[in-house]
Amino acid sequence: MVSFFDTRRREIVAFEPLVEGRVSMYVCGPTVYDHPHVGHARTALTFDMIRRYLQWRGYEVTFVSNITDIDDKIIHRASATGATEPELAARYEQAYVEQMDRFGIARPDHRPHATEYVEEMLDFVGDLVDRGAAYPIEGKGVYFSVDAHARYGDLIGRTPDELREGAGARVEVDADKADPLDFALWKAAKPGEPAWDSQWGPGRPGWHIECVAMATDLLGETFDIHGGGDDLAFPHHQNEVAEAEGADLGFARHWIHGAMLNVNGEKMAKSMGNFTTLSDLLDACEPPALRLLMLQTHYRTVMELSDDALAGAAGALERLRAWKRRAEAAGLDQAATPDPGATTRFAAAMDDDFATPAGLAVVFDTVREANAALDAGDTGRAATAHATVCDLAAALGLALTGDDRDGGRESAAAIEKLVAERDEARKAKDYTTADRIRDQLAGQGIALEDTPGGTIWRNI
RNA sequence: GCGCCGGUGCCCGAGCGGACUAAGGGAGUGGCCUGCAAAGCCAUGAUUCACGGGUUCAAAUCCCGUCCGGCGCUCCA
Repeated sequence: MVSFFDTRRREIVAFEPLVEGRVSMYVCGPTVYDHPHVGHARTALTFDMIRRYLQWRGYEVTFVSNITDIDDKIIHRASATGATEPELAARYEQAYVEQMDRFGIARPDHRPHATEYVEEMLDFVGDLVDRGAAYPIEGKGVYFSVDAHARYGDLIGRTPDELREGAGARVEVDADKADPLDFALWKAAKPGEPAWDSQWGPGRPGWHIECVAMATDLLGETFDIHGGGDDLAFPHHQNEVAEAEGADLGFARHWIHGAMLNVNGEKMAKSMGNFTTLSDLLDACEPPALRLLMLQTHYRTVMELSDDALAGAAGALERLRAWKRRAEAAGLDQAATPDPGATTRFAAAMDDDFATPAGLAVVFDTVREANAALDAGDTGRAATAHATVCDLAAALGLALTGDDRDGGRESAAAIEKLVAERDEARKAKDYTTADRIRDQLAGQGIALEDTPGGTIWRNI
């Protein structure tokens, strides 16, 4: 049975979906005010991995991930660059979608935009006001009253009093609020800002209400899993809980948070000069290598991104691909079925809080067994191992087909011709010619591997 | 300042009281295979898990303290 760490319960829980065989998930997407960075990729990967695993496990998954396309940051950025807010948001949303596609993140079943849900949000705010869980402040907007939510803070294991002590430690508290913990549901617009009409005057929705409106609209008042980056647990997710429960919605049954990522030992931030856009990183490495690197770290552990780590993952990916090439050259039985023992070990690892490092270990153990089997001429065992590797790699979303970079080198036909010439030379024991051809290809970034099934070439 | 989470071999990174003789990957070294390579296989690699105490028959795993890093209390994936 699938089990995972539920942030709110603060323990590993056995997962039973609301509806047998089906899972509903909502994952907070980005606020589109800048290019997506590597951190976005890690969080997206975490939930992509969970989604794919649940599917592999036989669940039908409905996956929703939003785009926050109206927010203070977008407003500030737009005014700084001269673009309108919708233009800016559209531009960066496109960048986000492109890079996630490139990274191999499956698209969500629904990708709602906050600006499409303003009506629903206003209804929601009105409902909270009617229930006495929220109050307007003239000229500022509408605020949620944390008093109405006794469990406030439970998502990060703190009490309201503890949180009040900390409030104001780093930012000045608005004196108009009834409680320093109260937060905006609706923000009154300042002159020149984008605004929607409401009974409290022109304004825009608060961040937290957006996700509540979109999630419950698409998944229902109660759904299985709400995910997001660890940094969103407080205040964003906590405030979502307060709002939803303030309106008597069941809301998320489970909360999952993905850990952050450091670059070369430091938090990634523009101020530290180590801000790495996903686009730049994906230019510099192969997407599956980055995926493999991330899967080698448990999703709840802060991970390290460094050139060394990336190079290591590239090597690991190459090991997997080398097996795939070898298996194809050997013409192994494509109809073989995966080894139940390995599959069971993989599932046991993944069922335990999505332990991808342990799951990957099963994959690599299987590759070793596959190679050994082929070395020993046991094609039956090799075919079974191969089917296992393919099945598990697919479950993890790892693409093992060779990279198809094509830039500036000879066409495949020309390469094959040279390889054939070299094979002739080798047959004639003319190793000088054979080695000359191999060196020539190496100069073009082509490496050769001689196998019993023939010579294989690949990009290096 | 307050709270939470970490510090494991050359690097990344699992493990979180007893089959740890510390998974897996990368890099290194030796061997086998190969015309030579590449790929692969085998072997090798931390007597030790930041440091100092403590609990226990037993600790990388639990407790206390110190140092270091991250996150949250502010917008953040």
